[in-house]
Amino acid sequence: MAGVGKATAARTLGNYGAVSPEARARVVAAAQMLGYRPNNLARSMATGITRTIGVIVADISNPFFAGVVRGIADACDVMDYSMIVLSTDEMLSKEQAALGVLMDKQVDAIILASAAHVPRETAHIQEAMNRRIPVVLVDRRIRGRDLGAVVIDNRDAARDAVRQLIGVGHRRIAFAWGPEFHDGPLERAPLLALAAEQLWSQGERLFGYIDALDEAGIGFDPLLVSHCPNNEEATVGMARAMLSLPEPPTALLTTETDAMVGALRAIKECGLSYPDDISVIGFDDSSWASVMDPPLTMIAQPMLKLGWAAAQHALTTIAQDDDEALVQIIPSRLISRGSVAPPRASIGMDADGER
Amino acid sequence: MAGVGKATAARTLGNYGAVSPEARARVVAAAQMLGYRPNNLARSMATGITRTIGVIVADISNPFFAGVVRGIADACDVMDYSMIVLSTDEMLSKEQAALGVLMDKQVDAIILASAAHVPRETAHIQEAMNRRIPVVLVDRRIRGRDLGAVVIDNRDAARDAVRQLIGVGHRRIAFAWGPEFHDGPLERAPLLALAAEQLWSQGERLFGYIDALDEAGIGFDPLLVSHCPNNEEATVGMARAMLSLPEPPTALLTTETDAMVGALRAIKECGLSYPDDISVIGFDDSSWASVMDPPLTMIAQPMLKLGWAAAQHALTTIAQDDDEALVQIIPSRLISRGSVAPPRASIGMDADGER
DNA sequence: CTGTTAGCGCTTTCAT
DNA sequence: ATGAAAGCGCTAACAG
Repeated sequence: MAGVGKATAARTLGNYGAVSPEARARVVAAAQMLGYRPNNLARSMATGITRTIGVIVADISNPFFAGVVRGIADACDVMDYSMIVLSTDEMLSKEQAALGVLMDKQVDAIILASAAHVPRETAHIQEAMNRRIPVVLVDRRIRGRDLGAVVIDNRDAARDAVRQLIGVGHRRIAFAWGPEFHDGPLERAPLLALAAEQLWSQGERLFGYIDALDEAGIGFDPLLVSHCPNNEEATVGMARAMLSLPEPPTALLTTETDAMVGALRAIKECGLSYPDDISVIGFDDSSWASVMDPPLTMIAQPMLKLGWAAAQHALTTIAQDDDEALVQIIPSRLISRGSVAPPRASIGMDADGER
Repeated sequence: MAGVGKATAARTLGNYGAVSPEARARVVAAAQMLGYRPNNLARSMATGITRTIGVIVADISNPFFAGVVRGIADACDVMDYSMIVLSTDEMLSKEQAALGVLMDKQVDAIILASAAHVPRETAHIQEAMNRRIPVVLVDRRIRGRDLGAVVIDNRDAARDAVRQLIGVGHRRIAFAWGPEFHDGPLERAPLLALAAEQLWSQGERLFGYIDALDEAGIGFDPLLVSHCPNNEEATVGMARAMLSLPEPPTALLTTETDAMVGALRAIKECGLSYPDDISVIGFDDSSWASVMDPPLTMIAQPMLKLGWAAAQHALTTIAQDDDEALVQIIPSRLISRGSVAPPRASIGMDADGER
């Protein structure tokens, strides 16, 4: 219709090669008229580039990952990429399947919050890399596997939070995290061993907790470390159990929002209140935390930044095809609000607050 | 390598046509050895089917949309589809661009939480449909445009909530929603007109509010309807302004989480407390709402179901290529907790609850 | 059941 | 600067 050869049309429409102004004008006009839209599929097939990246997270409906994904999306938007998102529910099998899907869709790179804990669970990642698809981890590294990643310093963050607690006088500090131990409370050594085989972020947080205890010379008490089940009821039960100990904790650090919500409910159900009876700090800030009464001291993770940086990392890796497994650490921030107070020096006040 | 023709290999690998067991076995073995993976791009190019759907929402990091997207992802997972997600930040221009991207990527269908308010803003949607790409709306319809959609009954939900408030004796009920009016408070008629040109869900909620007022014979007061700005400070200011009215509201319905958070903060800053001084109900439940003290009465939207149903709708439309613009209404649920109480004026009770 | 032969819509040499 | 032609990896008719 523009009276030019197929190649010339392709050149102007595809925006490559050299075309004379007149020819270009005619082609553009014709394309306009015809409502032409390039077929990206065909282009990708010819070039081997899809301008699409794959994102695999535990659960896109989790506010943390939703934030990370938004960060990735923002970077994609700027760089003119699209994003396919898949959730694993923390299941390795789903993660493997997801990677397969992404490889089959020929994505240019993959951003992965892996459910893998240890190197032997990473064959699928290796396969993607063998196919020359850049993989960058986000939120979690994999212990013993040297992969590019964008994370926060979880150990540091947890250590800081516990220091804060210790700083105002606490010595019995509880820790509610994700990993589960079937054989009841674990002594220090086996617990550390367990942590080293768990999700990296969770393990790091335990290490940070113990670091702070150690540096303050506070003895480790197995009873003060609990698993926070996914189920709401059970989470409340976990918190109640700790609060009902003969020598209950005076402070609590939670590594997940669910654990915090469960703990708050347990505190209320036990007729206690924070921070008077127990101080609390949790991972992952939310707008709600600031309207709680009193407002919650929280460790805020820069979700958007994590995602943004991971995407940048992935996209530049595509461009320059380098193999450096560099790890980027984004700072997290402890937001002090009202849920931390000195422990009751002396036991001798009564309970209040029922509904 | 399997000693068969290209077509036979393709047939077994592509899983179509008929292949003899022996041939199939040899091909499978060879593929296995070679680590063969189908190139979906090529397949899509040949068939015109990508097994990918596009999803456009206002903001994937918003917990509501994150939930909807998860619902879509679940359906996709089952049906063996992938999902490309794009955010518009409620900007029509971004939505238009997003639709363009998806069309160029040849997605098989599009699920859209549109930022369009009125028919004249829907040309881009029409274009996608002209290209025979099924579009199904989620969360919001577009007034005056008959498109397939999966939504909740916002009007009903708001009406119910306000009825609840009226039921326990409230007559001065405030309403904090999204739309903005530059010329100060609006009388009933202009407000209704405005609502009809706003985001469908927001408009419906206002209509529901007014419905309930009307049926109880409560007069409409322009001062009790406020815009909730995106900015936290400003939202608090909005709530404070209403609380400082000569005749302040005794109850408040918020249509967004932000508005609720802002309102709660304003209530506290004004030295008031809920539900004693003011009852509150908000749209969008969250795990936090149940640990507030007292816990918040909320309208829970079934986010996963919305997404799931929208995806089902889209995928079946692909399959049968029908044009029925059917609208599916998913029930929402008012979860009564402790933030609603009779207004203090009507019964003689005294104040309590400071800290 | 199997092999042959065309494309799908684009990019990319390679001549001209 | 432009056109002709090959080919990306697959599916889809069509013969055999």
